[in-house]
Amino acid sequence: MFEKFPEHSAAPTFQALEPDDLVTRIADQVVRAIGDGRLRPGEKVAEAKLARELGTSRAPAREALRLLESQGLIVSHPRRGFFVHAYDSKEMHDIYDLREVLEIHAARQALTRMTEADLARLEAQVETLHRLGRAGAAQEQVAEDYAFHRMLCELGGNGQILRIFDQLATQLRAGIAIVGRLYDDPAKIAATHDPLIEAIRARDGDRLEAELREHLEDAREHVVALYLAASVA
Amino acid sequence: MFEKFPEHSAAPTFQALEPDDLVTRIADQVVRAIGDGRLRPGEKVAEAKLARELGTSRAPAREALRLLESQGLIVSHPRRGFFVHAYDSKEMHDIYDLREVLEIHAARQALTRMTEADLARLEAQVETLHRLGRAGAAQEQVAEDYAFHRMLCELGGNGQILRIFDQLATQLRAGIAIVGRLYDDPAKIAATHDPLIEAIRARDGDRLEAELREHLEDAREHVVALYLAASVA
DNA sequence: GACAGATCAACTGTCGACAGATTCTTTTTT
DNA sequence: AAAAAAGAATCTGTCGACAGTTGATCTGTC
Repeated sequence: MFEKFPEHSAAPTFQALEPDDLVTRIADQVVRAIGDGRLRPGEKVAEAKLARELGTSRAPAREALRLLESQGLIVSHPRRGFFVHAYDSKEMHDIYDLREVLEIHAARQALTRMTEADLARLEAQVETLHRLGRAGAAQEQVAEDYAFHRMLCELGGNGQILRIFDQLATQLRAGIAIVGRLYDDPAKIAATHDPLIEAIRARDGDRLEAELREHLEDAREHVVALYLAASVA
Repeated sequence: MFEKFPEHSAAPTFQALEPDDLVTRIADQVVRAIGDGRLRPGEKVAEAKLARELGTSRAPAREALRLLESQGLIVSHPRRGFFVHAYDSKEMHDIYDLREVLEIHAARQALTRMTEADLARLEAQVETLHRLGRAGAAQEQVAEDYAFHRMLCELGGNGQILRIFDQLATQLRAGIAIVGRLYDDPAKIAATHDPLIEAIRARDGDRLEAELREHLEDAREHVVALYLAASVA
């Protein structure tokens, strides 16, 4: 196993995987690696090396990278390879602008289609956020926070918007992980979801839009500032 | 970031051939085949067969199909292969809803950033539409129509929105080709762009939004109705 | 000591191959 | 004749290989 790695090669960044449905898991590994800093923005991700370290062939590795490219997290230059997308300030803002437009639209649509059961699910989700906040479980909270917003998009009923949201989420997931400090105060994060639930419960579209906009602007500021700080460091 | 041609420099006479052109060209062939009916919605597109017919190996064929999948035109089922996405009425509406949200947002942004030169380019583009309309060149007009709307998105300045627009465009391109009859009256199509230009010239965001909404609703109705008719037939 | 060119290892784009899965066809059973 | 079973053909997921590039390193020059 190890004789495959010549003396001079760097320590492997990745852990080996077992076959079948490799692409998704490879992509996941890469996202994770970007999230926890093993891969830094702008860094090259050679498919050959990636495959070698994961113990697969290049085909699924390449496919995984293309998948992430389609989601914007990776960029490729023909014959030069794949690189972790190094977002600049403007690009981060673009992502959040887009997210705002999509999520607000979806949320307003959701208001008109939502059942009591849907509302209950949303409320339960926010309750989960509070619970994790009290427990100080920042990482789990990130995942559940994402789940809440995705649920909102899903209730909007537009499959294409959900599709795009998921693409953005991949980019955001990596970005947020990079700036893990964003979730300094998990309890507070949970609390920022309460006004959203109230506006939804009141079925007040304008209020929901305003609250959501504020909520997302907050997130945007934190993520952009911290991401750029982390990039420079 | 990719190198872009400076905004105001003349368009190059020849488009540089990317070294890994195979994938793009294969994808293009597939889009075209869907557009002109050689591949019908729901039909299987076997990568092995595709590669064989195009005289390439499976690797680039598979990559092209994955590319189209990321744009929503193709769907895949693990171990079963790739299929032409058979849009139902709701999905068509979803696409147009999304397009409306994105394009209106981009257009409003564009108003605040646009230079006189940009406006002139838009006007020239509409003039081109009229010219092609008078000439009855429906196919070219489709392309230039798309170019106009893309330009609008580009002027909005949000790279992510442009990225998504391009994804949608692939789906629309196939859909519109399928319902080629949409462009029955090219002269009329060109004329529907005039109110947009006027609103832009007046820098009137609300008016632009209203006109754009109407413009897109029109397009939506035609495309949805004709696409479904073509699907059943 | 900086720099243009030569040298070389590593990588990308593409290909053909193989095992196991899936679909299509034919045969058998009820 | 419809349903079930068996068999043949085709396809997908994955792999390793090769040629031509690219980026890095080394070399010799001004």
